[in-house]
Amino acid sequence: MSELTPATRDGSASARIAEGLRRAILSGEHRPGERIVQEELAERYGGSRIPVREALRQLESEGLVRLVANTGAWVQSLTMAQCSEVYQTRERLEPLLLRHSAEHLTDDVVHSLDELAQKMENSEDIEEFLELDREFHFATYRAEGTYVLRDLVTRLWNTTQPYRRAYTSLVDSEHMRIFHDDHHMLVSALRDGDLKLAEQIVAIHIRRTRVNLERHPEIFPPTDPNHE
Amino acid sequence: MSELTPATRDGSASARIAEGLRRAILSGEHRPGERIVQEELAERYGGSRIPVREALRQLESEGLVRLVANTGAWVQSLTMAQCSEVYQTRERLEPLLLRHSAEHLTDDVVHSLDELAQKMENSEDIEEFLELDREFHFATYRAEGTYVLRDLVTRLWNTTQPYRRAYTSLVDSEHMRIFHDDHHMLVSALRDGDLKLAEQIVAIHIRRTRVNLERHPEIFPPTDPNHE
DNA sequence: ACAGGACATACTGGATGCAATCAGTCCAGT
DNA sequence: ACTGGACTGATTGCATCCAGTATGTCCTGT
Repeated sequence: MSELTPATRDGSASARIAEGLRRAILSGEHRPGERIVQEELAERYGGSRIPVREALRQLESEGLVRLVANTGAWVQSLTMAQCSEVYQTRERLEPLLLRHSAEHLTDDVVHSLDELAQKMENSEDIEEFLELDREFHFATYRAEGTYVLRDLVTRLWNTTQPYRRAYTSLVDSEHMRIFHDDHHMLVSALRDGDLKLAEQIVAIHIRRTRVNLERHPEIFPPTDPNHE
Repeated sequence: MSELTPATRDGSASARIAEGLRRAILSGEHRPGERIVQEELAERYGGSRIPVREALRQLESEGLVRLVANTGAWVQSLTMAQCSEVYQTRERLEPLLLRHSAEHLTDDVVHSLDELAQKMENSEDIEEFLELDREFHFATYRAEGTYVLRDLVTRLWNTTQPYRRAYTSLVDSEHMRIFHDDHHMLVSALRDGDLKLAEQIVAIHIRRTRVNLERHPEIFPPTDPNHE
C-alpha cells in the first residue's frame, strides 16, 4: 500500500500506479530521459511488476514514457521540433475547445478565473505557478458534453510539462508581464462573451509560448533521443 | 504462433497482439460494443493473458478499447456527439499536417495520388474503398521530421473507422460524386503547389463528412454507452 | 596499450497458478 | 406471479517463478 496515493482501493492496482507515476513525472520528480526500473516502481507502490508493466504501457501510449523492448523504460523526452509540434497542435485545438466550453461558463467561474490570474501574478514559486497556470486554462475548458477534446488537450499539456517547467525558470519579468496580460485579456473577453476574441487570445498565447520556447534550445536534449 | 501476423519475431508479443487486435477492430472483424475476452485473444495469438492485457491497456489509451475494472473489455463505441467531436478535431489538425507535409511531396507522389483517386472511383467493394481512402489521405501526410501530429491524426482516424464504414455503405451516388471531386481538387491544388487551397479543401472535405455522418444517427448506439 | 571477445549480472518478457470480483441463475418468501 | 437473495460458473487481477536478452566488465591476444 502506498502513502502517496489516497487509498483508491476500488480502482485496480495498475490504474493506481499509472496515476502515481504520471503525477510523479508531471511534478518533475522524474526528469525526461531518466531510467524507470519496474521493480523499483513495484516496491514503491506495493505490488508486483505485472501492474507496473501495464501502467507503463498506458503511459507510453500517453506519450509520457518511452519503452524499448527487452531493454527498459525511460521518461519520455522531446526534441525541440517535437515540442514545437505539440504547441502548434494546441494552437489549433484549444480555441476549438474553448469555444465549446465557453457557452457553459457561469459568472462565478469567470470570477474565479480572475482570482486565479491574480494569484498567479503574486506567485513566486515555480511549481505553484505551473499548477495555477494549468488550473487557470483548464478552468476555461470545463465543457459539458463529451470529453474527447479535453482529454486530448490534457495529454498535450502533459507531454510538454517538463519543458514548460524548464522554460518558466528562466523567463524575465518582461515576458511574464505579457504572459499575465494575456490571461487578464482572456478573462475580459470571456466576461464580455466575446468568443471570437477569446479564441484568438488563446491561440496567440500558445503561439507566443512556443516561439519563446524555440528561443531556448538549451532546455532540450542535444540530439534526437527517439530515432523512430 | 499466429497465422494472421507476419511473424514479427523481434517485436514483443504484446506489441504483436496489440497490432493484430487493432487491425481486427479496424477491419471490422470486431464491431463496436463487442465483448473482448482475454483468454480468447491469448489463444488466438498463441500466448498467455499477460501480453494480452498489456495490449488491451495500450489500445484503451488509443481509444479503440474500453476497459472496466474487474469486468472486462469491449470494443470502444462512440456516440454521435463524440464522433462529431473527433471530426471537428480532424478538421483543425489535418490542414496543419498537410501544410507540413506538402513541402516534401514529390511529383511522383502526386501522380500516385491521382491514380489512387481514380482507383477509388472504380471501387465497388466497401472495404477496398475505405482502405484506398485512407491510403490516399495519408499519402498526402508523408511529412518528414517528427511524427507527433501524424500519429495523432492516425489515432483519430482509427477511433472513427467503424462509423466511416457504416456510413459508406449507405451514401448515394450523388454524395459519392462530391466526395471524389474533393479528392481530385485536392490533387490539383497539390500539383499546383497551392498550399492554402489544399488546406481549405481538406478542411471542407472533413467537415462535409461530419455533417453527412450527423444525418445518420441510426449508425450510432442509441444512448451514451460510456457514462464517464 | 589497445582491440576483440567471452562471461557475469541485472533487468525485462512471459507462463502458470491462485485469489477476488462480477454476472447470471435458481430458489424461497411474500 | 413477482421480488429479493444466495449460489455457482466464468472471467478478471495479481503474485510468483522461469526464460531470454542487453549491458558492463574482465580477460586474452596482438
